[in-house]
Amino acid sequence: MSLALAIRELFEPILIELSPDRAKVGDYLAMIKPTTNSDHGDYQANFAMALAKAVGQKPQELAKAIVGMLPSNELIESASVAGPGFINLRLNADFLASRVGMMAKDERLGVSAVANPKTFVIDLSGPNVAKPLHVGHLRSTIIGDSLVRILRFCGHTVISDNHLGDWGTQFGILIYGYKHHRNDAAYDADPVTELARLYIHVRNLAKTSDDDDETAGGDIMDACRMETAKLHAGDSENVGLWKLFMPACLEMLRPIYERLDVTIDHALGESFYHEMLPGIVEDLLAKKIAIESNGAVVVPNAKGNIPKDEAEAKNEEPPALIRKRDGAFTYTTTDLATIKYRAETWNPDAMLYVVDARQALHFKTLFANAKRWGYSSIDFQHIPFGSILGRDKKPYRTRDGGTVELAKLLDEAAELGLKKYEESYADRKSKGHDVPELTDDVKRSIAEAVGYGAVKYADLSGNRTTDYIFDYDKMLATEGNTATYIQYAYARCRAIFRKGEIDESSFHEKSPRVLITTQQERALVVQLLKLPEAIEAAAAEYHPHYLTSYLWDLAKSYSTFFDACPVLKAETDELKNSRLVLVDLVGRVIKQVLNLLGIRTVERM
RNA sequence: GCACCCGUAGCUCAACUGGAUAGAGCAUCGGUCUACGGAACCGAAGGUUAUAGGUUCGAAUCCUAUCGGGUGUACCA
Repeated sequence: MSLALAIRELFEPILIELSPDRAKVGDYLAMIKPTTNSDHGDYQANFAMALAKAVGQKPQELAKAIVGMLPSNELIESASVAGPGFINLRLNADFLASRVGMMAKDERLGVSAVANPKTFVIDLSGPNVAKPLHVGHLRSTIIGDSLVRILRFCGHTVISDNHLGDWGTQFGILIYGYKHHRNDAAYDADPVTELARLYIHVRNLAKTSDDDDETAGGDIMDACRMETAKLHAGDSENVGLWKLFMPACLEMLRPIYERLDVTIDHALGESFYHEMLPGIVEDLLAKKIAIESNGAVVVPNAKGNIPKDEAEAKNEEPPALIRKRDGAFTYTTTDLATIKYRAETWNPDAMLYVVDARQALHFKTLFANAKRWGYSSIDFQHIPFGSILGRDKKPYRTRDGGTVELAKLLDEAAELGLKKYEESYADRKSKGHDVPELTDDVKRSIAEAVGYGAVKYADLSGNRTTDYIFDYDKMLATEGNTATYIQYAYARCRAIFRKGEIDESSFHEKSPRVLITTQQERALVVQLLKLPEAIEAAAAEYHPHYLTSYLWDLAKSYSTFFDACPVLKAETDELKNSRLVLVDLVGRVIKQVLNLLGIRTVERM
């Protein structure tokens, strides 16, 4: 049980007694939260102002009366009224100590699983498989993976699905390239590299350096689209090539996911739904949800309108096109088929789409149409994030016109991680510390944990739904609010146990009593106890950055504690053991929460 | 044109969904000083939350208008 919940239980009977409207008690209780300013205590209750209005009293007097009504309890050391009627609560140190002791004994670190588990389907990553992954694919993959981990930890059933772009124009490009420009020797030697080369080569020939623009004109692009159309029509040569390319395309993706520690349950791409599309359109027509218009089949917009001409289309919310005039299907059709398949296969309570914010309108209409189609009980959520921009705030490009390849970014991150390690090693060695020589394997795993962690943390720590600036320095930062700082705090926890030659497992099951003797210990304990609230909030609002922010606060509290409170050289054995409990617990919390973010910890760095 | 998102310290971002003196990191300046790991700690400076009104006990947050930026607007996905 979280601290906030424990405090709310104290106030609930009082509010039920005082509030003229029983229904509002929940709202009032929700107004009990951690203080923003620690001078005001640990938690604050802000409901007195609102309640005073409802009962026609002066807020300050009411707040004082409520404080007077608090039953004697072991939680609250002092409750005082401040300002217009804030009730400031300072928690009892013995209570905090005993709570943190319970937390140390709990495998789940005091975080209880949800009472009513739900089933989620999470749509994430979704790259076009025919081309190398670039940094633009990072956010969906990383944020999505983190949400999968968080919701699972909370006890939900989560099915993750990688809706691969494996049936679009990009294959037309590959087929065109293969037919006209392939190097057989190169293909036989290494199909993955040759396909990547062909993709870029055709792109360059067509002079459409814009990686995400499949609509560009030009003869070559027209020819590519023709190949795509033949593929969709079942042309045996092109289908054969598609089947030939697919394994190589998937092979391009695999190492990236592996490096990122991302595992996705399913990879049901667009091609998987291809054969269902005619039936989807027929069904929507039969149910009179869709109608024919201008030779195409569309679902009218929310107002029931279909624009008559282009001028009107510019002013109206668009209808959803599900079959083009030429008979081809659109991504809306595929998305509807996907919803149907997922609903019938997994019967989920909610479907989350971790997709670029630019697709907000598409999802708005898609979800509305899915509900009209009969999936009204599913909680559809678009989890948007901004696109990547350069420092000039324009769509991100490198000098040669392409976007940065993800593999290169990860290489660089790991390289930097290694460099930082070598520096630290040399520095400590020169100062005469006893530093063990690590094997190259261990060094590499440290470098990767630090490097990839930095990249992931940079993406997870913001709440930006609008665009964000891609910046190598920021992505690879190792100071301040970064994964490195938190990993370092973890390594320092572990170092204490190593140095003291103490088996930390003895501090799990039967942990010694925690003593709170300094303000640094107290602050650290309060921060540790906020873990359940942080995880619950992150899960409820699909915001991994609540966890980075929690970890940052925790690591800061720990660093301050570390500096001020000797552990192995504590004044008494009792105090030493108490601090060891805290050090061990901080380490476990960091490890667990970083894991929910998909970031590794290392014993040394 | 219409719709959506956004505008917070020099820069990058928070602010627990309406709470107190708007917080962090980077950069800048100053201090700790040889260690249970300095990839650290402590501190200073930096703000009319784009602007103008409104709503109320209380607004970065809600409403209106204006200015500025971004994105999307049926036959690419």
